[in-house]
Amino acid sequence: MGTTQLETAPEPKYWHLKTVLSEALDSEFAVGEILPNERELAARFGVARATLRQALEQLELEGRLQRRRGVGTTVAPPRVGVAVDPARHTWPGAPGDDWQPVDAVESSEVPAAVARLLELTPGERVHIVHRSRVTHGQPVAAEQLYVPVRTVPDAAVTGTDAPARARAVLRALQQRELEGQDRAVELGSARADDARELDRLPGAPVLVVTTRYFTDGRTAAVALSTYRADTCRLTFGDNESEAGVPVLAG
Amino acid sequence: MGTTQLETAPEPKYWHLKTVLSEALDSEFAVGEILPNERELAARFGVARATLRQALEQLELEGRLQRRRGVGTTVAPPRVGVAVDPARHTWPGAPGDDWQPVDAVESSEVPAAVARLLELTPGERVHIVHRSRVTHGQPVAAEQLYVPVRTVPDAAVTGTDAPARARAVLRALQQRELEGQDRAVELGSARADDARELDRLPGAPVLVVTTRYFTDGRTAAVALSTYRADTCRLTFGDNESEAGVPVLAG
DNA sequence: GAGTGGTCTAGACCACGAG
DNA sequence: TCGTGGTCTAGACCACTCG
Repeated sequence: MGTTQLETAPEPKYWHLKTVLSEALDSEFAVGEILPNERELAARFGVARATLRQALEQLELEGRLQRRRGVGTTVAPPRVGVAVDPARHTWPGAPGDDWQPVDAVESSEVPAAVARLLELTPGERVHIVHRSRVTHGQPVAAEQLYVPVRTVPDAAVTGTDAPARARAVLRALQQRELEGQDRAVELGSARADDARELDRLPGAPVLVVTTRYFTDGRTAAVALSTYRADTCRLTFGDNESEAGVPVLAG
Repeated sequence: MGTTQLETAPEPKYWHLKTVLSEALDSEFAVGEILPNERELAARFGVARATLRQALEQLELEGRLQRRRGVGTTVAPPRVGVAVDPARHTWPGAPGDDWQPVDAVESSEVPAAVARLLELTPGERVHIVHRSRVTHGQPVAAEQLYVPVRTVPDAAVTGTDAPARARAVLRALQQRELEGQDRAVELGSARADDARELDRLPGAPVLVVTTRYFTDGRTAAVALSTYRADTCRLTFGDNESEAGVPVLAG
């Protein structure tokens, strides 16, 4: 028996919903405006709340919406262009970069991937400098910078409070010659602590930028920078002046 | 009846599940190995299938798993490093780039964001060159390259079959002087056609790279390259030799 | 045809933010 | 306290792949 194909599209409901909502966002809503709540939207479109949420999740992933527990769903502003390549061949913490030193600790517990990049011997100690990046008043990224003690000795780290210690490590770095950098970008999900700092829930999608800094032919430091994927567009440019215009993805 | 609160953390179940699975993947599974199916995994962990799926989705987002309808869930290989900056200051299609020309059409229907970048007048026509990128036998990216007819006149496009037309546009581009490039990376979700080409479902997470090519002080072409976010790590480097070692995100 | 992941439903309760 | 989004359940059916 033919399944009475009432020429329904093989298109999933949530996909169609997403399209409809996306067009509504373009034409009927202003940035910052608050949408009806999920239960009402689901009723209005005649779908289960879970299905509606699947559409909202995609739109949030694309940076069109912003959802906050206890508050509601709002129309997101265009993504912010964030320069990841501000000035080539400078150490982190060089004058004029957009990062704020938060803390620095010494530890030998390092993610396996970082240990590999730094070619650490087991138990070798590193400074972990924690920095955060704020643009337009919003936190956009959190960073862990791993600097082996072999690169910057303990003695150089003399600060009393947390940010001072961080600045001390960065200052010590500046005095070495930087031979080059290396970057990679990949999709990840926010660790609990980064999520808190970025004002997101754990597991939120993030763009992870891995930067390697080279000195004396080997890796002197590695930075793991975690950017909010919903609000950020990472820019790499010859043309440092132009931030670029937002591009809608999806 | 109290659900026998066995001192459970305020941590969501799917989050805990993800951690447990992640560790199991590290220790008990080999790349390519197939996991038990979702219904069995859910039963084994004593959760609903939807909850289990939430954990699997995150692991897939992080590139740890690969799921295919009708087949199963397998352990994914480490992400492939894909050079996005292979040689600076070259036009697309320069000798040695990893893209394969697929087709070229002429059209005046262009995404609004692209029209803005190219400063197109309404109705202005462009060549849309479609290319695809394959690494290790797997499709990793699809690209639409938008070249205004003002940059490359129709007369230059003389091919008979589709790839030849694409190559003709690229060849015409090479003959202009390239003043600079500009790149941005953001998270998006795959359009239906790109998804098909990348062997993913529509809406799959992708990294969208927007490249602007400058000539005569203005934008001569714009490329929108869509990379599979689950399998790719985009690399930008001074050091073109080293592809970089995989970094686990999450 | 059997088995897989993908979609969808109709509920329930929880965690958080704001008044 | 109330309303929001976040989590979770226990089902059902569909679309796809493969033997």
